[in-house]
Amino acid sequence: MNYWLMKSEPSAFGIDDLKNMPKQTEHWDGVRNYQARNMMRDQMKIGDQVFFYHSNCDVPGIVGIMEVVREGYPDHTAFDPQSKYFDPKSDPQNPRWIMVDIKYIRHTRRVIPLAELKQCEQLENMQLVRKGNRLSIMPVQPDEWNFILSLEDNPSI
DNA sequence: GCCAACGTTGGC
DNA sequence: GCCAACGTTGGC
Repeated sequence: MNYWLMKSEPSAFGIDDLKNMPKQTEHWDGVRNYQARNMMRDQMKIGDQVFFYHSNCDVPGIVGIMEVVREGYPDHTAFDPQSKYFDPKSDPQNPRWIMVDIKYIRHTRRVIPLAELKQCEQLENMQLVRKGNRLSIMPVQPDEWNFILSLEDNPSI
């Protein structure tokens, strides 16, 4: 099983929005970055565990846990001229963009802020805390995953 | 293939 | 609101 982290701006789609979806499940559409797409297309498997990360907000950080419930398939918003994610170069016969389905598992017992993660030397190699990181989907190493979970009830700062 | 210009992300 | 970092575009 693999571990991941996926970012979303809570003003657009936050963890409470996911929790309130029918079946607490939603497709993760709108990813328009090839690296992130390739991970969804090639590596994300049913049962993989995912941190939900809130970006571009008052306290950026990890807010919950989700699970992959459907593996990569075409992102239909790319074909919809009304969608803000419309991409005229994505052909339904040869889709350029991919999404997965994600299910809400739980909130973390507290928000684990980026500022705290940055201070943990156990996480110094994590892509998330690297300067200039802009990837909206990234892998998390098992030891990083477990360490972050250990912070839930045991703040490091 | 190079690279400048531009647009976006996202922390602060 | 600012701006650094990064990806993409397009002229050459």
